[in-house]
Amino acid sequence: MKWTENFLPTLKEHPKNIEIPSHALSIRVGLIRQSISGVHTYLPLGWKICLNIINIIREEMNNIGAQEILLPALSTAELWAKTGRLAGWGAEIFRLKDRGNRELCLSPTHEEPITEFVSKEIRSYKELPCIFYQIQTKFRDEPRPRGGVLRAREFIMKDSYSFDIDETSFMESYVKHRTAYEKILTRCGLSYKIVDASSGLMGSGKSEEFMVSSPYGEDAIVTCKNCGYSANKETGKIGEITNNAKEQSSELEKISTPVKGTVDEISKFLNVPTDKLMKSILYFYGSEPIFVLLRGNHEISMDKLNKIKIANIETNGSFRIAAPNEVKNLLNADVGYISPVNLSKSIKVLAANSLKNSNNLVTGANENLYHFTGVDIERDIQVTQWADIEIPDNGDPCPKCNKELNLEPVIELGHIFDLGEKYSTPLGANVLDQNGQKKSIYMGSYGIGVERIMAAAIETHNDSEGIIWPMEIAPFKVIIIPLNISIPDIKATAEKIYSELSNFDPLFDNRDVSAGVKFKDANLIGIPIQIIIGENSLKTNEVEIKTRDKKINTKVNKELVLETIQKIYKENQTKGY
RNA sequence: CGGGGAGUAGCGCAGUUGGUAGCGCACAUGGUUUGGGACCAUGGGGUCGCAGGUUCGAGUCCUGUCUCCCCGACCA
Repeated sequence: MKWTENFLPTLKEHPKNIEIPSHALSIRVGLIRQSISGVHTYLPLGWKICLNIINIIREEMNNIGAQEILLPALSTAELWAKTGRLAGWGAEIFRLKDRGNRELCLSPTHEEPITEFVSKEIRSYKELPCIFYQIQTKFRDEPRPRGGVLRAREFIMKDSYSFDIDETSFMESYVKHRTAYEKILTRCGLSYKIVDASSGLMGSGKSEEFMVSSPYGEDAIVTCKNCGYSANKETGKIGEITNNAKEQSSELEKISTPVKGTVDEISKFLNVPTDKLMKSILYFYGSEPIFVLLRGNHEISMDKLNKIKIANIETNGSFRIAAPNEVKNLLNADVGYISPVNLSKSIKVLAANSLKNSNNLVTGANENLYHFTGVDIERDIQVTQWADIEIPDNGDPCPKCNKELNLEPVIELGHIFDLGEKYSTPLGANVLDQNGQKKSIYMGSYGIGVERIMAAAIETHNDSEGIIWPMEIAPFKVIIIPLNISIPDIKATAEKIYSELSNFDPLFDNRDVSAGVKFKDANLIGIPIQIIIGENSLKTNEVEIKTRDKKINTKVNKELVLETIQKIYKENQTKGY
């Protein structure tokens, strides 16, 4: 491709209001332009990269015997109501009405449409197992889109769905996907971690996420350097904390705390570490109030909390945090000054395991601007139930080896789910088994984000000058840079090399601009191999070959360019498997 | 949804007490250049986000509204 015949708008300046490096580079290089918040146009170069990623995904999906289809983006709201996810997605699902006033929505994912399709088409166990996949635009009305394509409202996802007769067979489909995803990310030049995750709204059972480490990630994982334990922060466990009661218990004492009742303020005011504070959060479990107790440095995992069943309370509802006025009405104190200590009312208490045996804690005194010190949880609080409900903090003990855990921000690129019969049962996706018995299909679903792979690749492969593309997803493999196109010898040599290299999809920078512009742009765009043709080296019939990662910088005879490039290309192809 | 910030040329920005809307880059033409974002000359390009209001006069003051960015969001 010749530069002058293509739309490659590079920007010299850092775009306004953009903070995340991959986002800024995507704009400067001319990959994307924002249309509205969380919605983007892909320019030729950006789309070329997406297509490279899509091709890798398609190859690996086809390799595991998955069949590509295309489901509609539009579906009826009624379909989503059948599985309860219309309410589950809430405001995040885009909804609209057709001219007949029928309620429609834009699919945020496709478990419902695919299950409905399969329920109509598949009848016998003999047609199983099967895997369908599609590469399609998803719509999610995110509350806060962020970082360009990192968290968008309209984005491209490869989603696949497996259909098996039972769990044993499902596990084979699951492992196939897991392996395919490893190959995909490796070929895209990414180093990733696979962590246990929360299936949230999607699944019913186990799920795993494919994460790439990045300070700009939306998500976070806990990892143990010692034994390799890793999990999403929402599901990550904490080992037993054994030194909670290392001090002598002091007397319970009510003290004045004339500051805001937040953990940070109280910790600063009393000069006690946050892990000696006890957060008391009032929730409603169904209609019954429950105190939830955490160490001050911990945050609650709603994911864990919603899996807790409180003994002797019947409810089909879940946990809901009490509104500030509900707290005030019930306890006569504001949020920040409440606790189950010395409470006249009888309210059940759910306490985090990490508080076991703790003493000399600080917590609210159920009176505004007062706290208790010297709280001994075993002595002063009647705990109804102990549970694992918190997000681990940096330095907490690993659940496997008791060494320190690390909390690390990551970009989520893929997520694979064990769905069980969550969708097949309500939507009637059944087959007859060998005995002629009707059986719900055992399903799995598997998603991987195309643009997020692009963003993560930029995020992990860039320097101060621009992007350094991994070979397989690079928009061009080679860029040919004639320094002064008006010198006939340079021009002729460049054109000859351009035609020799046609198999490498080279970009020919045939602009009549100064050398500096070409160097800057080549480094910004990040094409892996640069061929520089200038007067100096041509005197000895040579051209320069550099790689963008700076590992190679050499001169070769102009007749040997093709074989040199072939060699470099081969060595830089991903050696993932 | 709560808090903070911003909308002026394609991009990045300036615009004082209210008084003819500017700079750099980019773009067009001509010329000189050509190994790390060249130079000279000339030129085109704006309902100052939108709608009201105050005023002889509004980019500037007031009101409303839209959009975008950042932080936070059942975490006491």
